[in-house]
Amino acid sequence: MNYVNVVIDNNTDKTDRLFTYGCSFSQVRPGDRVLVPFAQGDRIRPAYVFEVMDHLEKDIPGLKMVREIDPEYSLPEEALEICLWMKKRYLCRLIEGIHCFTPSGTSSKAGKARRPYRDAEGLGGPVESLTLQQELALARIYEKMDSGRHHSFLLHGVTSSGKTEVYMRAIERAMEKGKTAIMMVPEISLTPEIIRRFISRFTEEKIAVLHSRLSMGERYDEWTRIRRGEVSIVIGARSAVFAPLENIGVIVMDEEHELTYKSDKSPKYETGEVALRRAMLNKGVLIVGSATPSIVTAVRAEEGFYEKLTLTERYNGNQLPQVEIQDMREELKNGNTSVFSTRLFGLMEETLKQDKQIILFLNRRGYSTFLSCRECGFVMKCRECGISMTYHKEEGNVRCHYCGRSESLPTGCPSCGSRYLRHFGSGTEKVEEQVNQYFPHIPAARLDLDSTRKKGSLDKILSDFRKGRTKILIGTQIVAKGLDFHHVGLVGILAADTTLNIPDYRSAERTFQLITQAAGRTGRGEARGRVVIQTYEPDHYAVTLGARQDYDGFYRIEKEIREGLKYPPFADILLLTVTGKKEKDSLEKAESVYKECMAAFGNSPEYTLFRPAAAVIAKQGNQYRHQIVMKVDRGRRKEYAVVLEKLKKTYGIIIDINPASMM
DNA sequence: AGCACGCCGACT
DNA sequence: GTCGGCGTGCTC
Repeated sequence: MNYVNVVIDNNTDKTDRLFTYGCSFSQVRPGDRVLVPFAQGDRIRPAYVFEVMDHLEKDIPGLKMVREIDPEYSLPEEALEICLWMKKRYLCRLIEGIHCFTPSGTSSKAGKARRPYRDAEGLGGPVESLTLQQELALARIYEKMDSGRHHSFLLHGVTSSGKTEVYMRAIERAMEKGKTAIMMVPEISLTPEIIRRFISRFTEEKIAVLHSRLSMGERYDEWTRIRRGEVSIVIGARSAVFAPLENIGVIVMDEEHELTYKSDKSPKYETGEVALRRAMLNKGVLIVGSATPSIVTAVRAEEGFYEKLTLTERYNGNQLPQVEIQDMREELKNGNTSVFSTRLFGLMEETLKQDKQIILFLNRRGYSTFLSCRECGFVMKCRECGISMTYHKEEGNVRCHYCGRSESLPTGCPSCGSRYLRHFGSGTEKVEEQVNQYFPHIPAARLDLDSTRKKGSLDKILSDFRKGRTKILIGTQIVAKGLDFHHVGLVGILAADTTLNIPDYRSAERTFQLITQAAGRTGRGEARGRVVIQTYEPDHYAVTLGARQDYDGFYRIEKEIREGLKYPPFADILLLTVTGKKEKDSLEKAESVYKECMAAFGNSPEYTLFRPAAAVIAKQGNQYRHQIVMKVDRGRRKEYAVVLEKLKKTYGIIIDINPASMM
């Protein structure tokens, strides 16, 4: 008889350990999903085998037997290694790691395989010829792939330098060797484009898609195809890093710098770290690519953890755009209160006359960003979260962009009854309105979370713009990301300050990235593009260096700041959140956690602790929230993990290591 | 997560 | 008396 150590599929701290069962099935192996009787009622529960043993060190009283092996859901053994590592690294439960690897749905309706991209047509003509720089980069990648040892690359390529072609060739090489590949993009909205390109290169049968917006059935079907070894390439957003592939030859993470690669719910993993781990265990190659690598990745490359490959030439010798900065303080002084500076407006007219297209970028959706009473100063805030609410003119309501709650627009001030509610700040809806007002005969479209909510509307907006049916595209960051248009003559960044003024150590990095990425949307055709950056801080280094597309210059300044102020990658930021039904409970709990942290770390110079404070989202649902922030010099993860794990068990704190957002 | 055990209030 | 509220504790 065999014995197995399993993790029960119970998402609690109490059962987050291995339980031993007897097993009479000789074919059992680590990674198998089994059914076991558990606890008093001997209820049958699913569990995952972590270890198989042929004898026990010592007798276990009350040992029970595995009832069944469930081969449908078994995982590659490598997944277990990743789960064990994730538990240590992200302080999550083993079962949370397992859940990353398994489809949450149950089996689909028999016989009806649903393909989420079944209607996708191929995109892209014959195989493109390579630039010299692409050849050189690929030579390095091939060499490492052929060596059969793990290696990591950072592919730093300016926008339009042909990074995707490099990814596809590397994946082709993996397939020639009978290996598999994972191709990740930061956002679901970018998957259709990449899927089309991959389908025309590799055929549909070899590709599976994995991301969180698939329906349960679709997800299950794709997962099964992958698990059965029917596909060689998995394309998707961050969850694709957990694709149950075996023998992975290459993992690609495109637009590596995007914050969406950090998971926002437990386990709060960093996709790049998981990808690295999987690449190592598979002896495969990891390629992370970006036109604007994150400071964290760039430092790691400098330290030798990534081999850096650089693409500086744009495809077809396209020139980088001509960028100018517009000081919006001057516009205000001259009485211009519209969202367009005089210069941008002039260039828009000119661009339209030349029959070129325009992209207007504004990182805020809705009409106005907050409503305030002129009489008493009252600001409309979400009852649940305390975040100011955005007015959506199209829907005629105000909405909380954090929890999604909406209310109808009040006719007067909810506090003093005055009828003078003033709108502050502009969102994409207002820009669209002004575009329609100033250019009434020009077809324009808006691309943001609100306009793409309906299934298929994103594709329609994009294809209308690509085919020239719309001339002006107004959008949030969604338009800045990796989309490939060829007739865009002008990009307007309407308010570079929106990202600059977010209270976050990455705000300069984000601003630089957005400017560079948005600017990269123009001049992809034959003529040189133009970019206008509107800002109230025209001298900020993120703006000036972004305008010059000077990544190295920005990197040098930003790295020094991070080093001096101790921010990632030179330190970890730990965000500890406690919750309570009453505000007092939450605060008291936070004080206790703070005291324990002080006792454990207060005397070490490597640790900086901040006093507990109400979270930015002070209330979520019926739970009050308090936070403690801690900064820890790099290299102390093992040390603080021990203490935090204990605190997690006693106080149920939520731990986020290097959070994507401090809210 | 479930499920049993256990110790208090208000019902036939 | 006993039915049922959900706090506490345990699960190979």
